[in-house]
Amino acid sequence: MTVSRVLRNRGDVSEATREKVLEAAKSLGYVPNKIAGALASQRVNLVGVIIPSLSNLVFPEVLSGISAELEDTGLQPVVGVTNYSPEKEEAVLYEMLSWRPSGVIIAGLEHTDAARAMLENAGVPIVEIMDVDGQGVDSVVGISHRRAGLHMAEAIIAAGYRRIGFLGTKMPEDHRARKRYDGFKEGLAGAGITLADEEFYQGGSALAKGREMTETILKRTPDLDFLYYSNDMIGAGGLLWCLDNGIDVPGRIGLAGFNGVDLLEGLSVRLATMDACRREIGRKAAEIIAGRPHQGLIGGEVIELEPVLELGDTIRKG
Amino acid sequence: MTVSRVLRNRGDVSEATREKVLEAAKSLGYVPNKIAGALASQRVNLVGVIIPSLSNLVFPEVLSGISAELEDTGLQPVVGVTNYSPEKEEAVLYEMLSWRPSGVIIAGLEHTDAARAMLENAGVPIVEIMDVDGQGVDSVVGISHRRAGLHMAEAIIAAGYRRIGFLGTKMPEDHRARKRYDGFKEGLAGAGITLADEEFYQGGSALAKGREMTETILKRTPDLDFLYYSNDMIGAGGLLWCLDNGIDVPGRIGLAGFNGVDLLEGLSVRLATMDACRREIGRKAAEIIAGRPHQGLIGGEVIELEPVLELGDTIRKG
DNA sequence: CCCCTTGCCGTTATCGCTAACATAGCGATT
DNA sequence: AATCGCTATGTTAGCGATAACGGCAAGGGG
Repeated sequence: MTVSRVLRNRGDVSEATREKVLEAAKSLGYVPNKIAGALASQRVNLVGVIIPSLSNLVFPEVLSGISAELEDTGLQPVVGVTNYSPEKEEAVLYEMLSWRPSGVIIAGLEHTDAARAMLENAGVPIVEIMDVDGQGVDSVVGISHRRAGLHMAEAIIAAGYRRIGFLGTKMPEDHRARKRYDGFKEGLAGAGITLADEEFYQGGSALAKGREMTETILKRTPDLDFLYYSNDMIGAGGLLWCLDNGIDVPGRIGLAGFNGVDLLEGLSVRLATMDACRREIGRKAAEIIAGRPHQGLIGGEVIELEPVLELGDTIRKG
Repeated sequence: MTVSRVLRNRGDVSEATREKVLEAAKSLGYVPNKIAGALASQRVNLVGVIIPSLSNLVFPEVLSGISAELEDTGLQPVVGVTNYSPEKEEAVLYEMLSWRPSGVIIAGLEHTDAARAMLENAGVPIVEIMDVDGQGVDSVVGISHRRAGLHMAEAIIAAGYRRIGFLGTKMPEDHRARKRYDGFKEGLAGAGITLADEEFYQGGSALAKGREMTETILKRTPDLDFLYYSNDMIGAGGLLWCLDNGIDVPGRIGLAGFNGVDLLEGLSVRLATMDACRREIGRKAAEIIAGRPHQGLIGGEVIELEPVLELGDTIRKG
């Protein structure tokens, strides 16, 4: 028992015995067994993190924010990847909850009924991230993708573009991309405009796909004067294609992406984009999980971050 | 007890009771407690993954490979980030081992003495990844960074370049970058050549840094005819800078990076690089951990992957 | 008809730790 | 001197599962 107290820095132990214990532990190469500890104390220093993918740049960034924030709280992230499958999400969540983690951070607001029920009954803080367009189970940290799309549409129209094309991913399960798409069309509709053309892709290297799609859509609808890409990587691909083909950007045609990937800082022409606050989302989510026990166990806060429009060099200035 | 058998699909249970149990579990919203299970069975379905960073593109890719391979083995990765600090690594490792995971995947072969001792005594499969230049504790999966640098040097020399500059990161703790650097110089030395100039950076957006550094080094040493970058992102930055400034690549100057980041596929000019087999490394490492219990518990295999030189468009062809 | 196997399910004793409570020692207070 | 209040340490009883074994019925071979 005294050993337990020393190793957890809990309760009173005299300096003398503390040192003796530490020395003995070191010389024996003793590593405590958290499993037993967790079982006895009903406390687990793990945080479940459930994301759709690790290949899409965005999620490692969120994870990085989470990991940074958790760094010296004694909490550790356990990662589960769903591949955008609701069923996989449900399975992963079940698996995670069976570890009784200190909290769960999960991407998105859309879950199967079973998953939602599990989240509701988990009895630990839940933070749904990335998206605030919808009803959360507990806390929510994210941006409004609908409004992000809407604002982009407004900015594009304000800059005088009228024949607008959309290029995106073919992913029915990527609700956030869909919401941006919807918001974007809604923004156009507000000015009495409809999408002139659209093009979708799946798989492959985004930069290369961006090139291809841009070529395709411009061949099909040559009079387009703006292209809105559902993410920065395909946007950058499109931008490079335009530059290579001597197309005047943003004069002849304007371009915009989404995410604010800083990887791209350093292109000769800066792509217009909207920062999705990815690291910040991770940090805040982790902060809620880490902070909850200290503050009252209220919960249910909704933190909406504001994505900032960065005009870059690919939208005409008023 | 019967419940336990049903939920783990172990031992004989009649179909009738099985169904009754499952139904009851569902209606009660019962989620088994893995902590208790793990304590009793001495089996934990977690795999510790210790990496230096999540911001450096490379590690999420490795993690992605691990996660994919683990997908239906019932194992889950627990991620620890060290920020390239050996002390942090030691602390994270201690933390992980106290969960008695089924295995540990850890980046690099260089550890503190204490960390090495823990790895040796962990009693579970350990896989050190990314690097094979050195002595591993148990299994090792990676590439030889020394030879990667060396081969690149040979290819560059074979292509006829002679005034060669190196651009890299200022990270004493990034042993793999250092090994490439050493191997590269060794390769040059084999042809009686020494580095004409070098430039290091830290922090910031790699693409932008690549531009800056390229400008700096070429201003300082204008007669350089080749630039070897320690990673693809700064390489791409350099490439873009050269293109923007009308420098003939690969005629006037040749360029090469390292990693084979497929993000960059889609640049109008393909940067010469060497694929570091990142996903593959993750997969193989996870495979070893997942497979070990089934095969004999031998261990100690060393899997050296061969990075493939991709000449791209930035090295003159013989 | 007996014994042994097989299928199914229950009992008991851990697993290694911590919560909660008990105890001992000692100076200060009344 | 008895009481109190600390601090420092020890005791006991779980935490919720599983391993290992035990028991009982049904079936099958001799």
